[in-house]
Order: sequence, then structure tokens, then C-alpha cells
Amino acid sequence: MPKQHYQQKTFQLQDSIGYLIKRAFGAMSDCIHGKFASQGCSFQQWIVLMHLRDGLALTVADLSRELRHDSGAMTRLIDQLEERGWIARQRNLEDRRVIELSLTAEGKAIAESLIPLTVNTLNTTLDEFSREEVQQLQSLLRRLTTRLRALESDPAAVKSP
Amino acid sequence: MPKQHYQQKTFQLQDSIGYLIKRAFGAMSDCIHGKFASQGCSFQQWIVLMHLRDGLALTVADLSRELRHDSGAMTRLIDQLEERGWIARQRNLEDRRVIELSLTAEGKAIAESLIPLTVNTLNTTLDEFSREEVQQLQSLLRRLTTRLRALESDPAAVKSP
DNA sequence: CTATATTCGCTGCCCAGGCAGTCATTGCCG
DNA sequence: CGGCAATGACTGCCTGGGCAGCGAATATAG
Repeated sequence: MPKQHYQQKTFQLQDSIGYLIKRAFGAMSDCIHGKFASQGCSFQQWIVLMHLRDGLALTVADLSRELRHDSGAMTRLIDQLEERGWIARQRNLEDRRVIELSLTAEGKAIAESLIPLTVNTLNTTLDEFSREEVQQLQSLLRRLTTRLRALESDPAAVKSP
Repeated sequence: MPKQHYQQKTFQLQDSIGYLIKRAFGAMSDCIHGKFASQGCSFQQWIVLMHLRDGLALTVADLSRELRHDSGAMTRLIDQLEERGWIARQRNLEDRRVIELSLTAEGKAIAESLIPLTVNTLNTTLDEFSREEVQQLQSLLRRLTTRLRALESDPAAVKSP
């Protein structure tokens, strides 16, 4: 029997963690997309460039998993970035199914030039929060996500933690 | 000069509050949409029904604002719910631009029958969290959203809080 | 070695949602 | 009263992302 954080009879949408996260996510998206809109590089495109720069992903499949996207959607995103000359495709010779992605010099420059915009936006947004509060929020969000993914992959985990 | 929660030289995407919220939101969406998928009523449709049931919104414009949707998207959502016989449209006689929405008996029954699914999902998800932690998370998310919206509507608020 | 399964990148199709424009109605102000 | 802006609901158009399916390449089983 799980804890009764919410009761059926008194349930209010506005108190739901899901509602609050959706709201925060929406506000955050509006904010950052607005800032990037005038930069000639969308926020999503920048995220891809940063993943490549930091070695978090090397292939289309990597990026799809990281960004929780369909591989088809990712192909089209990569197409755009390649057209702009920011990334290059090269087929892997050892496993010819794989296409290795790499940043061009121009792509790297664009990616790095936009770091301050993101960092400043985050710092400005969190200006009223103490260091401890930010760490609490990070920790709570990480635990929540971990829990949700565990339940998703193994619903039986509810009773045997 | 805002606090330096993040630095440009050491910035890592994985630590960003934005990244963590997006991840949590995605996991939460997957979880709840999966649960609703087999119920013949999508989660979004249920949200609309609940708003009407609880008087949080009475018109298409209300719902658009509440759910941060375009009025066009909302019109189409309402179309579906009307086709299913869960809500009814009636033109307001005092202001003939407005269409008042109301739940049918069937719509109300569907909405209420799905409350336990949502409440149980939330409680199960948050089972490993203490009451204090849930309240902290709610509070932090509310403050974050408030801050983001304030910055959006009045960027000058950065320097004069 | 052959056959089957899996992975990878890609494509066509569909749907949800945002944008802009329309029409009707209402409010405001000279 | 007349003109004009604002609001509400709705519609076509376009984009982005999910889904299913493809062909090529690789891994694994018999």
C-alpha cells in the first residue's frame, strides 16, 4: 500500500506533481526557445551540437536515445544541421551500418558561442534560489525520474523495492 | 550580477535544471499516457473533462489559457469530446461570441472513473518520497515557474526584484 | 555455412499543435 | 450614433515528432 500523498476525494489537478512539472517545463521551454529564436540556431539544434562536442553521442542512434527521439526525427534534424555545414556524416568502416557524426569547425564555434546564453539564462532564472535549494531540486528531479523509469520497465517493482 | 549556479567553462548539460525537468516531464508523460492508453480516453482528454467538472474553465478560451494551448488546437480537442458525447456546447445568450462547455452525465462519469488511476499512479510514483520531500518539490517547482513567467513578461525584473 | 534476428539509418504516412487569417460579436470612445 | 479595437470560436496551412516499414549490414543460432 503506497503512501497517500493524494486522496481520491480531495484530488486537485493544481497540486499534482505532474501538473507542476508540466507547467515548469512549459515555462522553461518558452523562455529558452525565445532567447534562441533570434540566434539563427534553435535550442534543439544547439543541444545536438553540444552532445557531439562533449562526446555524449557519436551516432544518430546515440542521439535518438539521449534525446528520447525517434531515429526518423533525428535523421531529419541531422539533415538540417548538415545542410548548414555544422556537422558532417561519415560512414564507419568497421561497422558499415553506422554513420559517425562530427562537428565542423563552424559547428563547434556556433555551439560554444551559445553557451553563455544558456548559462546566463539558467543563472538569472535561479537567482532567487540558494545553492542548497538548487541541489535539492536537482536531487528530487533525478530521484523522480529514476523511479518513473524503474516503474515503467518493471511495474512489479512497486511491491519489491 | 546573478548567482553563479552554473559556469560557462564547466557547464554540463546533464546538470542543467532544464535538462532534468525535461527528463522528468518525459518520464512522467510516458508513464501516465501508457496507463490511459487502454482506457478509451486519452490523458489530455481527461484533463479537459476534469477542468470542466471542477469549474476551472467554462469556455474554449478558458481551457486554452489553462492548458497553454492554441484556441485552434482546443477547438479540435473539444470536437472529439463532443463527438463522443462527453461534453456539450451551448452558445452563451448574453455574449453570443462565447460558447459554454458542460459535461454530460456520461462525461462526468468517465472523468470520475479515471481519478483513481491518476491518484494511484502519483502515489505509487512518490512512494519513496516523504511528505516533506513532496512539499519541497511542489514548492520549488511553483517558485521556478513563477520566476520564469515573471522574467518572460518583464525582463527588466532581473535587476529590480 | 545457412538462416534467423537484430541494429542502423532512412523514408512515407499520420496526427497534434502552433500560426495566421476569418467572421461574428462586443466594448470603447469620440 | 459611428468607427475601431478587442475578444471568442473556428479554419487552412505548415512543422515536428511518433510509427511502421524498408534495405543494408552485422550478430547469433543451428
